[in-house]
Amino acid sequence: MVTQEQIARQLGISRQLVTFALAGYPQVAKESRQRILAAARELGYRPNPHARALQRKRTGLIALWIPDQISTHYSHVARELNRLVKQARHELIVSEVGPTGAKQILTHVPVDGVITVDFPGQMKTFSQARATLTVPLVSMGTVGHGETDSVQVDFRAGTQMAMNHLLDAGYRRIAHATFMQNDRPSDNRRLGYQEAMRTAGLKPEFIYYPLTERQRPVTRRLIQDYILQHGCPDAIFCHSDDAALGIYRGLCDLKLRVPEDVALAGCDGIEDTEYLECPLTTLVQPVAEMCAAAWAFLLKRLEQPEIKMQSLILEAKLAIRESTTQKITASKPAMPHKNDKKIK
Amino acid sequence: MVTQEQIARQLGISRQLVTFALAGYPQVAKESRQRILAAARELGYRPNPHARALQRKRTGLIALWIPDQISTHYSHVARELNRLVKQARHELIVSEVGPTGAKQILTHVPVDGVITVDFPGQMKTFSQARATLTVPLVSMGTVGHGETDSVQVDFRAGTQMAMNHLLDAGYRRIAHATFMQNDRPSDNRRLGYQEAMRTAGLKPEFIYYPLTERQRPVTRRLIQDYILQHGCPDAIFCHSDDAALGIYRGLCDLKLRVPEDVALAGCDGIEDTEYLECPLTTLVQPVAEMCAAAWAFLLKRLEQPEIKMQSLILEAKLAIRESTTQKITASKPAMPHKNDKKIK
DNA sequence: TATTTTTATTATCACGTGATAAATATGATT
DNA sequence: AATCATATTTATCACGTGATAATAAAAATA
Repeated sequence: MVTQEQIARQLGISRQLVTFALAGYPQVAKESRQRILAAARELGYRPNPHARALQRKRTGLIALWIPDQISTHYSHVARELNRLVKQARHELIVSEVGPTGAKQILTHVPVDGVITVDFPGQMKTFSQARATLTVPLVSMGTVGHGETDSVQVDFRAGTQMAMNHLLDAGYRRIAHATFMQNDRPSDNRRLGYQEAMRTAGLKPEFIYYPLTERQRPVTRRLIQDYILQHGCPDAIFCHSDDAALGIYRGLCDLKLRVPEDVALAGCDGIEDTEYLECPLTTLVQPVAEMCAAAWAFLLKRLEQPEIKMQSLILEAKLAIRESTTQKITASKPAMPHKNDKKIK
Repeated sequence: MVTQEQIARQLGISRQLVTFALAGYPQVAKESRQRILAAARELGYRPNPHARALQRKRTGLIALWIPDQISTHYSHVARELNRLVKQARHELIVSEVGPTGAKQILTHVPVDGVITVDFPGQMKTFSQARATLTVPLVSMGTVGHGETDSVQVDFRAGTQMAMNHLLDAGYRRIAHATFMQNDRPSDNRRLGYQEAMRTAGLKPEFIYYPLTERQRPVTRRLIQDYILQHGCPDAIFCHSDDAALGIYRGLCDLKLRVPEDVALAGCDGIEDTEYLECPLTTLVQPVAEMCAAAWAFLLKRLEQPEIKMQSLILEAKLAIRESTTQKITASKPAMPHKNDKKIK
């Protein structure tokens, strides 16, 4: 590893002059500058980023905290953010956070800032986590945290939209699959659902499943038990696409068909649910916009730590697919329709 | 940011004693050690990795190079490795590498070592990339690179296994969906396939698709064109599960059913293909073992740079699912079987 | 020529940690 | 008590860079 010191020694000048020349300070004599730059190129000088970081008090590292739930959606977020961060010559370090706080060792390197996605658990957990930080934090996901910069997807309104769609389509016994534990990111979906059902004069019906790392296998088994006990709803609106996928497969196990026997809708907008025989309706999170906004907020805050709170609320988009469009009501016998089996 | 200096000042002792206590040197008095550790925890001390790196000439950062193909499989690998690396108190930085070399800016922070997965493109590209490195590199995936430590999944043998399974099941017109461009990771699958077909006295048939970021939409469209032009094979063995998923959906678009009309098998063993109405047979990569071995190799090499080359070859496992088990031959009319629709 | 101004270069300190050597305190031995 | 051995703590240097202050050299002015 070539250092400035070595360049200086070779040219018989002071190390500091080399520093100035390389940093482009104007007071360096033209001739000296040229000799120094030439020598630097020839020796293959590369600045040592650690020495630089030590001096500049910036590490160039950004932490991303994602829930410890395995989901394509979080992979997508991580990927998108990684891309953005790299473009700005920073590096992303991903950590998983469980509902009770840090599950994995969060990170033992100091980062310049933190971005969280769907911070799990209760508000208290979030505040605690936040309190340990000395660097700015931007929260993003389906839930806002009043105190910090945040990018939020309005899943309350989104859920209303989804529910209206289901109600319009004629479904009446609509169940909501959601976490058993009280978890902030799931709250607004739950509330939106309850509200919609009440307004429609219908009784809310919950399919609870444990907040676990892998939603698919759990919901797959669970939905079978549920249906054996309670019978089959007309439609199921799920907390996530992952849950919907598990339920989809669980229904297959029971020889129930989507949407002929049950309609099914999820949340997030992951690619996986588009590649089923029956593509699933889903409430899409605008991942690219979210990430871009969150990163922009963080960069801004790093430059000007004292500016006032930044926040942005994005709309969720409802992608209507076959899983909720081929049946009118469940109380009436399933009515074959000319569009049956029409693709997309 | 809390430094050792601050801890020392608070306790009225020298900074160096703090260093010793935190580093676990034995000569520190028991009582001092306890007070120091307590103070460190209370103040939330975190070592500054840059200062440390400057001194130790180690950064604690590890780079993971993954192909720029969006796949659950690579997410899985990244996740698994991230977990391992974190446990060893290191941090993982993920970069994408395209077939022609670094696509994203690889990384501008110096890392202690590099792990690659399915390094794309040709051998030359790999050698070039390797030549620019001054730190150890461990390659993992379906292809070995003679010069370096490597963990390899034997997909040549695996493909043989898969092909034997298909041939035993009675399929004859078996096509292989693979990249158009010559790409080392796809080579052994291709070769294994060709070999198997030749030995069986059958004519190889390739469905080529471009080496692209997102395999699913591409293969989905492509398989439709292909079948319209060439008719439908008995079975399709795909380069990846992602390709298989796209093809699965493309077949749905054409109202062709798996496995009644076509059998379908992929590679990798991602979760997504298990949640279809017809779960897909797949050649599973033992991701956890691979990552563990690769990480162990890298750690070893970091400790002892001069040891001889480490390498490990793992077997792929064939997970046989419904997509290749419900039909005997394609030339004979589809024969209903008592196991039809039996799950898993 | 002596003095001031401008230009160019060097010295010093700081960032936070780790390795090593030196110093002090404590206890044991004679 | 004096000497030695051991346990514990502190001092100093190094890592490579950047900011600032201080000097030296050159040019301009009186």
